[in-house]
Amino acid sequence: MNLSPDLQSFVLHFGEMGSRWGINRTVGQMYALLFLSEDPLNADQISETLNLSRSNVSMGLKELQAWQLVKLQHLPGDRKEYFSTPEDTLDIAMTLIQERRKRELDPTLSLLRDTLLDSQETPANPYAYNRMQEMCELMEQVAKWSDKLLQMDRDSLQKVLKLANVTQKLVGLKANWSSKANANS
Amino acid sequence: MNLSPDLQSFVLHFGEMGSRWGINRTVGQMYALLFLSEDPLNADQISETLNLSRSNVSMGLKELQAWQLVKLQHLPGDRKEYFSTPEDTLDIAMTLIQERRKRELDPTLSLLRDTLLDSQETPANPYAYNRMQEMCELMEQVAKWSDKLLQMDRDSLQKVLKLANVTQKLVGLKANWSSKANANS
DNA sequence: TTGTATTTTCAGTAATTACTGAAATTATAG
DNA sequence: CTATAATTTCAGTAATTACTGAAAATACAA
Repeated sequence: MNLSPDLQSFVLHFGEMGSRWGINRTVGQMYALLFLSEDPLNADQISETLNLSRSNVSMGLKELQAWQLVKLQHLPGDRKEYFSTPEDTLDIAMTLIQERRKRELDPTLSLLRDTLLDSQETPANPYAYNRMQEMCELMEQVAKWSDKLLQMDRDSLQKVLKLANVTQKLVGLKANWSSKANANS
Repeated sequence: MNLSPDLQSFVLHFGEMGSRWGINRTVGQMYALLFLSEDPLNADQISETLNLSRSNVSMGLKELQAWQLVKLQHLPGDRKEYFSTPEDTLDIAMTLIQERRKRELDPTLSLLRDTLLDSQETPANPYAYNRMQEMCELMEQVAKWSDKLLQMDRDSLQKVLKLANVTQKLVGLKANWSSKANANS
């Protein structure tokens, strides 16, 4: 299969960005290719189009599956495995949030909780423990936020995104309403 | 300088997480150490505490400065450079959002805009271009969202975070309010 | 079953990234 | 200025990560 220059550069760009996104170059390319492809692709097609070894494609697809970023399907009358990305880009974004939270937030949150629990009484280094406490609280809040996001249905999400500018006004309202309860910090 | 077991494991954990966060192990450790330290530290102290070469610390501090995650200061009567992290964890979180957006979103957004602009008329592969269009729109919305976040003052941010559970209700309200205007898509 | 198509594993190697020590540069006190 | 303290640079090396091809495992049609 052959890619037009525009698609080619999109695929290559995703490859380069891959490392920043926590996947490697070839996995990034593979994802981009699948994202742009109307029809599901099998490993050989990917391997051929991107000039990657078949085994590399196999490993890359495993990783994309671990990220839940691609789905596997079989085409009637063909025993090869075919892969595709969700049609709805919002779904993709939600998966990304979920998976990145799992990889980038949860392990640290878990360590912090354990550390802070095990040291209930006044610790040797109050400053450091207070610091960890603050980080823990912030991460808990972010985690709670992302839980809420992930629970939302598609339409609510669309609205949260589209009405970003409104949020600020709503927060302003809230500020008036709860200004007395927040005189601490 | 010597770290207690808890602080030690926090520092080591940050080191391991570093690679997932787009920094390397030693930079992660350096950041953790600075985060937990009440007083600013100089490069020699970091180097000694973490058993890293002085040159490695120098490079690491440069990277942390590029991320705007540490600030440099001089102590009176000492010509060494001292580094510390912001006291407010919310500030830190905002910086992180800003810097990650710059590194992980903006380059792709820019490529997509250019590609889509250069191909105004109906392209050879309508599906792929439509796909890019969708990704571009989503990324624009996320970018706009993060702009709004970054413009907010500290207190509003606190509220946005703390009232995550309320947001859903507000969206529900919005849904009623604008349900007729959103019959598209 | 058996044979064949397909995928996966994995040891070896290539490529990339991280780290170090020595030398060069910069900053500043005297 | 000069001397010294401090930081940075960078070439060389170490460590890690990515990739390949061959062999093993799996899936499935006949």
